[in-house]
Amino acid sequence: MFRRWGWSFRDFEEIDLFSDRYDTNAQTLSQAIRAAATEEPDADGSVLFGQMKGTVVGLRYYTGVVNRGEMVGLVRQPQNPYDRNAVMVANVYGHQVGHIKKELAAAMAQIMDNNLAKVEGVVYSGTNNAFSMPVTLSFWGKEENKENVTKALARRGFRLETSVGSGSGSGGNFSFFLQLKNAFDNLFEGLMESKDGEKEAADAVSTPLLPHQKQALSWMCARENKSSLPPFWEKRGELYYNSLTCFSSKEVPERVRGGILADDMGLRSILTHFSRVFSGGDPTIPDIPEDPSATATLIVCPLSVLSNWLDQFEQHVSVNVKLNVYLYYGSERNRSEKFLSSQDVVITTYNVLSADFGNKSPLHKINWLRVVLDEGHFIRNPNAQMSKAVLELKASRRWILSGTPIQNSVKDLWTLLAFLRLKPFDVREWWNRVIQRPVTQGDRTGLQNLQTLVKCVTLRRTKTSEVNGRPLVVLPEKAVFVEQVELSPEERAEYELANSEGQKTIRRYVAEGSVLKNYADVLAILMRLRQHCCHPDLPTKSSSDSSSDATPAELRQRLIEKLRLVLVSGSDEECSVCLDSVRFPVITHCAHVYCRPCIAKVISTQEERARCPLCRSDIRQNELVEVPEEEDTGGNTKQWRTSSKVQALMGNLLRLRLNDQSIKCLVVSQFTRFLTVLETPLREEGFSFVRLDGTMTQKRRAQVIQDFQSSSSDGPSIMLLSLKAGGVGLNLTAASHVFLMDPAWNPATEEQCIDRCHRLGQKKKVVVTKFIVKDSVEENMVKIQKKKQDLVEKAFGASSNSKKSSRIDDIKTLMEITI
DNA sequence: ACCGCCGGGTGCC
DNA sequence: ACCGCCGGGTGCC
Repeated sequence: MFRRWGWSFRDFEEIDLFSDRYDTNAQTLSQAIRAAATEEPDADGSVLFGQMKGTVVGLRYYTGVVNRGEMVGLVRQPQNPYDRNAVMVANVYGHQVGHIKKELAAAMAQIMDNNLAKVEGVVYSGTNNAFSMPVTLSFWGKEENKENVTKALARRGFRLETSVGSGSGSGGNFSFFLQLKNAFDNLFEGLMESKDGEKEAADAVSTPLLPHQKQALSWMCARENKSSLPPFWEKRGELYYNSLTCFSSKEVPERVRGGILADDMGLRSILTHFSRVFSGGDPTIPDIPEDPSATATLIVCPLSVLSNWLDQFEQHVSVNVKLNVYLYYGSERNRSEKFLSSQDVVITTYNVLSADFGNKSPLHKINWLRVVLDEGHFIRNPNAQMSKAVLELKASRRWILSGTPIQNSVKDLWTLLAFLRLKPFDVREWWNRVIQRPVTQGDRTGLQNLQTLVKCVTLRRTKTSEVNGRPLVVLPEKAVFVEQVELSPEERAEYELANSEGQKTIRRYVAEGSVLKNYADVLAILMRLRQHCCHPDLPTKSSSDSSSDATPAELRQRLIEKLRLVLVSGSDEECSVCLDSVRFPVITHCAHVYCRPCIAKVISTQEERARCPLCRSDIRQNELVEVPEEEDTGGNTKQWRTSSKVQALMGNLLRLRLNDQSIKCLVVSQFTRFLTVLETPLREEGFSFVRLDGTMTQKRRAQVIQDFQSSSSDGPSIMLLSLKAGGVGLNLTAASHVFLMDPAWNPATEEQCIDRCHRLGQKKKVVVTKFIVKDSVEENMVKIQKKKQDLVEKAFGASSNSKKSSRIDDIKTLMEITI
């Protein structure tokens, strides 16, 4: 196996919330940071220093062979007993080919061990003997290390050729970048293969299949059973040859049994049919060579859709077939391997899986017949424990369900393709060299290769897809209205007070050039303004703005408030060290949030001066601040009062009810406290409602969804939904009206939420109302939303400096500051 | 390896 | 001859 190239999570750049180029769907700062943190520095921040010829020796001692033009890996062997500078040469499959000649190895060892450059090898020409062969070495790294590397080589008598311009990142004009961006966006479009036809469900399935479901079923059967070669493999005489890496092998390359269902229509239902058909051993489908050692189907999903799976199995059960479905969840879960492998289907969550991982996990011992990853984008960060846990599962067939397979960039795909074992790209080095770097640098061929790879393993249908010119499904239309809200004079006065204070502070930061250093403050200011737009009681009492002569106690109190603000405001913060949701949150003096154990580790490994991984301010262990237990939820002892936005919503709801009693509505806000505020007038007006937010247990959540979806006449007609909880997978088709109470930073987040009801199964026309307060930060947010798409495209090739300034410009736009 | 390097054998032309 | 030259043994790191 290859030693992977190491990099540090501290290498990422500062990220903004408003226009980050990393994640067009980012809704929290941390998501953006996570996106950046997982960016491999060598993959797209790197430049080509130059190339040189080297020699691979010792061929006769090893079995690994290479073809002309084949890429080889260079792996340091510091433990080599003969030479601690040894550099091993291996082919794509990891078979050793030989070593780099020792003089050159000495120079390379110095460069590689100090992370000055990453070295890649290609064997362009053959050899005329059995002992050694030439190899072309390319040195890649950060611009600032170029001179060091060149000198280190020169010192030992090696010269880098720089004239050969193989790096194509340079000549990127703007429109070309846009073209690429579009091509990338469309990666998953047009992947319809209608030739597979439709397949009837087996007798085991009680509900009849819709045409698009039949089609998916048949595609899946083909993917599990057709024996075609994986993408870029072809047969050449007796050998199998990979045209991207030029690797060849006598053995048939392992094919991918499975794929990605990048579909937003009834994925789980299809999979339910699928596993029922195959796990139930349906006799009408004889063409599956069963692996006798393989066992059950394992389904891994986020907690939020667990109940959906259980429902699906429930719903599609035909009474005469006994299907064992086991929910591997909760502290009482049965960890017996024997028991688990005797099931037809085992369902678990990513969290349970990663908690078990490395801890005698029974799930990792079983050879599953099939593993299904639901909401596959949950594992898009390859460094996360979850992803590692998932990649270690043993299975003969592998499936990924994801409505959004690509969230922001190419690298999101790696974990997915690695899970599918799409050789050789399940090894990062080959993925980076052959796909990721070329694509990031704007290489058309790289993008085409990526498209081919994805195409081969993906079934993509959207609600607008067509088969043979006919739409797969016909959804009712959707209308979106923006309703302007005017603040009352009192609200306006309070708003303007907060606004002018905020402007003053931010102006100072802008003048000092310290906007990014004080980002948490800026966020806090914006947050307060947004809250003011919703309801005067939403903003928490502020300890006023930051006078610089604050006592340590005051400072601490302010930090606690900031932390609470961040954690309570409906943004699911993630720790940018472990890239997971924060556990045991602490806040640094520079106001960044981490898990306590994570940041403690950072501090202990950085001797002398520890620096904040996000802003590089000095941090100290004893200055980390924890949020104390919530004394009183909300602290709303005051008399309830209304707000203009509340009035606007209530007016709509009452009018609708008058018109048609049966209409159901989603009322969506980013602020859970606003949802709480809304409960009072809803009760007063006699509305029956349920509430769904991130704090609820799975059981409660499932209950609420079921209640809301039920068609009983005395059931709830309104769901109060926190934007965060309204993620993908949720099915709320009982609602036909959506009220978005406050604008999100990212329009895609709003779209996603709307799609909870505008999806397969919706019978009515969907009406969306967005409330925007006139002359407020909300209007400016809408401007930013519109600008955002443009910025993302520009940022595809923009320098980090221009990104920084556009971020500051955004803040100025939001605060209407002109300097 | 049809090389380079090592070290022993050898020694006018 | 404390050299050169020859030819056999040998060989990744």
